[in-house]
Parts: sequence; structure tokens; C-alpha cells
Amino acid sequence: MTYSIGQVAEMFDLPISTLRYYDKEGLFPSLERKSGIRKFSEVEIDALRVIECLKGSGLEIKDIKQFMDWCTQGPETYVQRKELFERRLDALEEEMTRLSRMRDMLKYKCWYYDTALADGGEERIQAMLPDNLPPDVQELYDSGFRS
Amino acid sequence: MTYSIGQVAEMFDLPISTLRYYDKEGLFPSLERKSGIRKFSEVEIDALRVIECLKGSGLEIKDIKQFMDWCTQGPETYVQRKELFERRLDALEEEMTRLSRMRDMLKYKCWYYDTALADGGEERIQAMLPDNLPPDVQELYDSGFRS
DNA sequence: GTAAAAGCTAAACCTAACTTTAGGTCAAGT
DNA sequence: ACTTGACCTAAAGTTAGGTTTAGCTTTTAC
Repeated sequence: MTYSIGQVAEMFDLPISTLRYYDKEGLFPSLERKSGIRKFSEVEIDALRVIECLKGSGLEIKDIKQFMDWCTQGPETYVQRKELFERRLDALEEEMTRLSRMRDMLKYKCWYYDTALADGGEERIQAMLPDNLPPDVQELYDSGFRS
Repeated sequence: MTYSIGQVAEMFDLPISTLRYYDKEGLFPSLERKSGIRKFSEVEIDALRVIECLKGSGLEIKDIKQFMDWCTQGPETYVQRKELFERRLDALEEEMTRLSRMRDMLKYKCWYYDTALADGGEERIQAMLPDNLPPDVQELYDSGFRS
């Protein structure tokens, strides 16, 4: 069973142009054609599922291509593939830590403008900075701006 | 007290060209000059601290400019500013949820290649898919690929 | 058998956020 | 006065990840 580029585009809700772009970038190393027309098989469908995941985790296209090439090469590249995912996992956990601090910063800003609106001005808040905010807010402030 | 563009660049560990770019984009609405040369004051230093935070939370330059303009306009824009931060907070929490699923996917992939290496092949794992993985791994798989 | 729909390619275009380049000005020290 | 280093601008270049365009060919439906 094979699928046309249009069917695949619909399955994954991707523009056809994106699929052609991925192909051009070498993301479907074993894609076949019949008189010039691409025939997507289960292999490419699986590849697309992996591509969506890897892209979602922040991997660049060229690194996804590398991974696809390793898959084509067989079991001798298990170590490389595993190390790729380990590096991605480390990078993603760092990113989540960073976002967590940014979230605290944003929560602080929300409190700031809530309070400024209630007060009708920023003077009272400014007088509390940088060390005399309400304890729960102080925590957000320290996490968001000082670490 | 004012600072030269070079001093500010060093303080924030940013290239001079980036500061000029920010200025061109309108991120320092009250930046002054003496015979053409930029004089950065505390106002711009504060602005830069805010810029770094907003950028880190994913805001685009044009939205940061909007925020700076609102700040210049005074208390009548408190509501807009607050809503900007609330929208950012929602977007960031959605992004963290997404990354959390991606992390599970990556953890699954790490387990997959660990196991493939130990087994010397993927056959045993493939036979367990998609519903008969070890329970802890199954959880990662379901979270990473199916939700 | 013909017309529309779907497919193809190469190449140009797009956006964000900078960076680099080219050519000129300003300021500080000797 | 002069040299050197820091500063200036406008405009072009860069990168990633596509998208659009123009001009074709192939397939499908009637």
C-alpha cells in the first residue's frame, strides 16, 4: 500500500510543499517514485511520525536527516542514535528549567500590574523593591530575575 | 551617569550591533545622543533587563516595542500591559506542557536504544509495540506519542 | 479523447533577528 | 596636529524552515 503526496499531506495536516521540502532535504532516504511521482509507503509514514516528534523536541532538519541516515545504516549506529536522544533530553530539560524561571517572571509581572491597577500607580510597589515584596511574590521575583 | 554603547555591550554581554539593532527597532524610545553618539542612561539599562526577560519568554521584538511604548504612555496602559503578560503566561504554560510530552518521548527513545543495544536488535521491542511495553516505559510511550 | 485535477522541478521569495560591510565621523591621548 | 580607537549609518548578507511561482507532465474522470 502506498500513498500519494496529497494523501500524506492530509493525514499529517501538512502542506504538500513541506513534504517536498523534507524529501529534498533527504528525510525520506528510501522514498520510491513511479514515472516521477512520489509513492509514500509505511516506511515514510513512520519516518514522518518520527520527524514530527524530533522537530517538536527542537531538533534541526539536518540532525533529523542524520538520524534517518543512521537508521538506514542499521544496528551499528545504535550508539549514535541513543546519544542523539540523550543530548536532546539534556537540552530539553535545561530549556524547561529556563522556561520555569520565565514563568515565575511573568507571574510576577502579572501581579505587578494587578497591583498597580488596584493602587492606581506603581509607587507602592517600587517602594517594596527589591527585597520587601509579599513573600509569595518575592519568591517569583527572585526566581525570575535573579537566578 | 551615562554609558557608551561599548560599555553597555560589555555589561550585558551583547554585541554592539545588537544594541544598535534594538535601538533601530524602537526599543529605547527615550535614548539620548550627544553629537550623534548614543548615551545610555539607567532608563535604557532597565529597559535592557526587561528586554532580556521578555525575549527569554518568547516575545517577538515588535511586541517588546509595543510594551516599551505602553510604558512611555503611562498608567492608562496598565491593562494592556497586564494582558500582554497574561497571554504570554498562557502561551508559556502550553509550551511547557508540550515539552513535557516531548521529554517523555525522548526518554522512551533512550530506553529503546538502550534495550536494542542490550538485545543486539530491535525485534524484541517491536514485538511489544504498541501496547505491551514494560509499564513504566508504556507510560512514556503513551504520553510522548499518543497524546 | 479531452479536460481538470494532481503531480513535478527549479528558483525566487519570505520572516525574524541579527551580523557584516563599506565608508565616514568623533574623541582622547601624545 | 595627528593618530588611534570607538562610534556612526545605510544597506546587504545570513540562517532556518519553509512557501510561492512559473511552467511543465501525469493521472483520473467523464
